Amino acid sequence: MIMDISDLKLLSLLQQNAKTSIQEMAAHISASTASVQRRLKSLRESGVIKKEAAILDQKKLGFGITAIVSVELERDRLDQINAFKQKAKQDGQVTNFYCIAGDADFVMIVVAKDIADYEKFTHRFFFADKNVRKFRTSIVVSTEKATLDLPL
Amino acid sequence: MIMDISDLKLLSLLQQNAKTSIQEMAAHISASTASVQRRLKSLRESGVIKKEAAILDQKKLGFGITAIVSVELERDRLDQINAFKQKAKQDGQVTNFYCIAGDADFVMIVVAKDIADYEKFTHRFFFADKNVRKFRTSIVVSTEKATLDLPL
DNA sequence: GTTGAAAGGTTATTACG
DNA sequence: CGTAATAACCTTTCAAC
Repeated sequence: MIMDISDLKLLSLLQQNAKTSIQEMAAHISASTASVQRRLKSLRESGVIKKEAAILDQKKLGFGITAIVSVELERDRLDQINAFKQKAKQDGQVTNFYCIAGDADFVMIVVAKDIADYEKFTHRFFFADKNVRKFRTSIVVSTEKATLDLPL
Repeated sequence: MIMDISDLKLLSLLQQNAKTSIQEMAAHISASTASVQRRLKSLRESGVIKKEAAILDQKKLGFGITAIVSVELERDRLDQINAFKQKAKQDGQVTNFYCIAGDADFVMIVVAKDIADYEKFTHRFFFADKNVRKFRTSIVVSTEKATLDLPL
């Protein structure tokens, strides 16, 4: 996939607002709407744009707690690692999941309604799982999310 | 803000695809397009929908490295903490930033083109900052991002 | 005040030069 | 690649509840 500055500009615009109109984008890169359309098509098909999604406010949805949890598994066996990954991926309270180089280590971002609800999560997700050797929780106080800077 | 099951369904749809048409949403909740429109309006105005954005593929944009970095500051002075937060928020390579309860501790998700580029980032961001007492880097091997499960 | 059906306007898409 | 025609969509109005 070959990309030029115009493509990057489109990505930057869409990253800030997925509802930016094609006309507006066309104006930004001084091109026709058809050109923008074709660019978007290939950006989507090539997977550079993974998805266009609504970002929701967790607090306003009743998830007052965010936690960063680092997890260590009992053994570094691939099937166990994959099983754990799968479990995390499917869980509605796990919003992000990172697999760390080196050991059987993971970092996950978990949301919960309150502390009691987080407790319940740990029982369900960690204590009930024989593969989990240990886990360490850090409660998040505030979050800032930046957007990816593109080399325009 | 009062929300019912239909609102949650709309959020769930938009979380998966921000380009879902109003007609399609109306079909899902068995309502008119005008009703969906009114619901979306208040969901946006109340901030439950924070933004609608394109999610980009970092690897395909040339950012091959993702790192989780935990950072400890020299002192817990509020102005220093805020200055650091601000710096992180504005930095194009810092995609996520979490402020941890307790001490002057942070966790950030950082992207870089390659290891050398990450080195440069650490020099710029950590070594050049007298407030940073220490930082610890974990390189991310794989990432899974789940969506928030809504109680439908 | 809230709702849904339908009209009217805007935007996205496709076909063609 | 851009223009223009087509199609899809969004928005507003308005009447009924």
